[in-house]
Amino acid sequence: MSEMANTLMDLAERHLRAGGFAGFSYRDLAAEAGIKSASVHYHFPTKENLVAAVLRRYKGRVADYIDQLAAEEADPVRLMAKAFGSPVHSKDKLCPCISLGGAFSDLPAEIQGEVKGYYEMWLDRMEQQGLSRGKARTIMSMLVGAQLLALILDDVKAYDEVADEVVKEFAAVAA
Amino acid sequence: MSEMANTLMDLAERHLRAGGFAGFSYRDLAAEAGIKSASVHYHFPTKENLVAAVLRRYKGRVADYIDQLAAEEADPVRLMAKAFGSPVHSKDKLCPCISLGGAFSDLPAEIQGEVKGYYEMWLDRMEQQGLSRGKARTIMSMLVGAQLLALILDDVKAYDEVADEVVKEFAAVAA
DNA sequence: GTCTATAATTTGATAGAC
DNA sequence: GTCTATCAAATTATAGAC
Repeated sequence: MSEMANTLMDLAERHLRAGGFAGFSYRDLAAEAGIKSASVHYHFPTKENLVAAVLRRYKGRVADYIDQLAAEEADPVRLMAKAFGSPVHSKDKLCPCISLGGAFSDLPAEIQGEVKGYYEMWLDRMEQQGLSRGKARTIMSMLVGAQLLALILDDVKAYDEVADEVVKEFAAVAA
Repeated sequence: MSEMANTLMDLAERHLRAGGFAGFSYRDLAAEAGIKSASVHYHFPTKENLVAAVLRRYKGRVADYIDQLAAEEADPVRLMAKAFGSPVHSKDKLCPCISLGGAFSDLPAEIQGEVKGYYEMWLDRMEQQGLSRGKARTIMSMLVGAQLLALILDDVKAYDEVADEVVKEFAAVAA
């Protein structure tokens, strides 16, 4: 993976988190990377390719982060509360799978698959950590909704309060 | 409000729920309504006007529905669990304020205000029903997230299970 | 790998006839 | 109120030179 390809993915990810699939153009990326839009097509033939690549990279990163946390945090509920919110605190930015989710039904099939795959990765990992799939889904709902509402209501700490509530209500042993 | 204006708002709302602000064009609406796109501009000068009008109408409808339910359902938690999920069961459709939320940061300011206003209306109403604002926000997070995940994971009953969980965990008296 | 140039399409919006 | 006609801009994408 070339350095420019990585730069373009970084830029695309930032836009995805703010405006979803329709929230940026190849010309936007090109201008920000200091090249021309035709050169972006050299690295990623289509926008669908690019976004799918960004999501695969993102999923891999989060999966690695989960594995890393799992080594020190035995309780999957605390793990979720901690790891799922990490995108929030870069302010104004959603998890790309939440911003894309808003227009899910109109998304290209490959992108839909990547978004769905991200949440399934979470459920699989948490099940593997001993959490029931139903509980994991309930907690994930809470954290997804909290991330979206924190942005809309312009209140980052609202996310943290919900994350605390998650631990209080669902963790095996209270704080 | 003319009949055509209402038809256009119906069509726009359907598109908004599937693809957000960028999920449809004036030509799409025109074709579906059997008129030309220039005529759509007669009813709604700009797309921003149209979407803002759709959201105002939507908020009013939901507010009325809340008031109606409040007459029979004293427990605000049960009320939320019941009313917030109503858009889900028309399958493939999100609450428009969720689908728009995905691209929130890139939305025109007026639309951002309408989306934010919708959630504040909910919080205000629930506070008025005796629920603390913090609890209402936690529950709303859960229901928002559940609605999004039900669509992405293609599992409508997953929403109902989370809604049941909401009642179990937060309602004053268990079912 | 990056460029210029351009194709083909779509978009939101306006002017003016009827 | 709806139409035809059109504009100006933006979009994804490709061909071919360097």
